[in-house]
Amino acid sequence: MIGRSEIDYEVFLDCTPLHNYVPNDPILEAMQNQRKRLKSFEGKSSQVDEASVKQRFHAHQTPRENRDKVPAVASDQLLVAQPETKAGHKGRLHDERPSWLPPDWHVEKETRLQGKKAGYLDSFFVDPMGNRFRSKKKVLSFLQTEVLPRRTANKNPNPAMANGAGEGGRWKTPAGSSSRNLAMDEPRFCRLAPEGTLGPHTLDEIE
Amino acid sequence: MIGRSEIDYEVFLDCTPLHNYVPNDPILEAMQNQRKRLKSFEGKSSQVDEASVKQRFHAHQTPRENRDKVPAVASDQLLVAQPETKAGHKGRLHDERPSWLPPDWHVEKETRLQGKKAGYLDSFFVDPMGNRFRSKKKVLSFLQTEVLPRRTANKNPNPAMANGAGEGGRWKTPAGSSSRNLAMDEPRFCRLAPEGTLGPHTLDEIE
DNA sequence: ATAACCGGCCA
DNA sequence: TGGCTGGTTAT
Repeated sequence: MIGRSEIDYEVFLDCTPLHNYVPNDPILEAMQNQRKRLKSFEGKSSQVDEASVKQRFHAHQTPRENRDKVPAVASDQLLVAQPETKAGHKGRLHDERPSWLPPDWHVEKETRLQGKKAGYLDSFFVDPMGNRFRSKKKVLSFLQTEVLPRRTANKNPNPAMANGAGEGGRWKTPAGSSSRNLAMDEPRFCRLAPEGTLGPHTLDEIE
Repeated sequence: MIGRSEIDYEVFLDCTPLHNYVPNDPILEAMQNQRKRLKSFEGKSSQVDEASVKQRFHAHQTPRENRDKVPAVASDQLLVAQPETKAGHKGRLHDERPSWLPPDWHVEKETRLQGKKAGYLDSFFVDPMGNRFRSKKKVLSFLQTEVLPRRTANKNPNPAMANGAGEGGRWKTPAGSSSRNLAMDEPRFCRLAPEGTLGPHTLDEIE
């Protein structure tokens, strides 16, 4: 098997000038950085701990949620103390239903299909009346004031879309909202499938 | 020598149309950007704190080594209190071109003028095609996968493929698949692969 | 204590 | 949709 582990990082480090970076190998880069750092300490050995570099690198690449869990399968190769990462971002809305959301609201998630942020998840919050809010801020504002921002005003007088079963709907073209020239023939967003049907990929894989 | 301090920023701001960008002066640019932003607020005066902008800019431009030492020679022209940075910070990369950046890319830096992080420098990395990346991570990811969220190029005939769910994680793009539309006249970044060992490898290969 | 990253919000 | 912002984590 041709695995990354077969790379002789020490040799690479000695043969590769720092400016001659090999961008495809982040581990190598990390080791070079560590070496740079170590150079400032005199008397200390410049030994680069490849294992720890590797481990840290992989820890970084692992989604935070997984990092907090059981060490990955390959950990026996690493054999370093687990770095004890702290809890994840507080502000994340992706994984769970926000606690501040009233019980009769629901969350819609859309994946951006185009642009620099393609693959990005946008969350929307929909109240029982079918009003759609783009952000927590708007929701809270609305809950306090009971005043609909003009933009958010109920575009969807049809109550059928608003109920919970509405989740079955797959494609939703933004309700003729935009004044700009939208291509009408293809949807802008792809609504994520309901949770069970999401398939092999977790949400975290989408950035 | 024509020092930067000789520029009358206020005059420039008043005389220079916004579209008439003067690339040699980052301060001016920053102020123009801020002015643009401020235009959205009616009634608010467009006050731009030139002194603080200058100071923050110069603080950033000064190499760290010098910052920690005695105020530089030209500091009498600036007449601002020295920012008093502490010693021993390692990670400053702003002043140099990152070694991991392919040669035909370039770096753009923007100074934040608003908010808590005002004065902060954001770095963006721009590839030869003009695509802008927010972070090194994204750049490396792109270099590995050669998958770019594109808006201009092919209105994807198959939108389903562009969906994040169908594609999988960014770091998981299969090895040398080199799937589609690599055939630009412009060579993508070529890895300086020593002994051409591996194609791009997935992270899981380490086990 | 800075820098990088990136989710979220808004224009 | 993209840019800006700021919380959070990494260094």
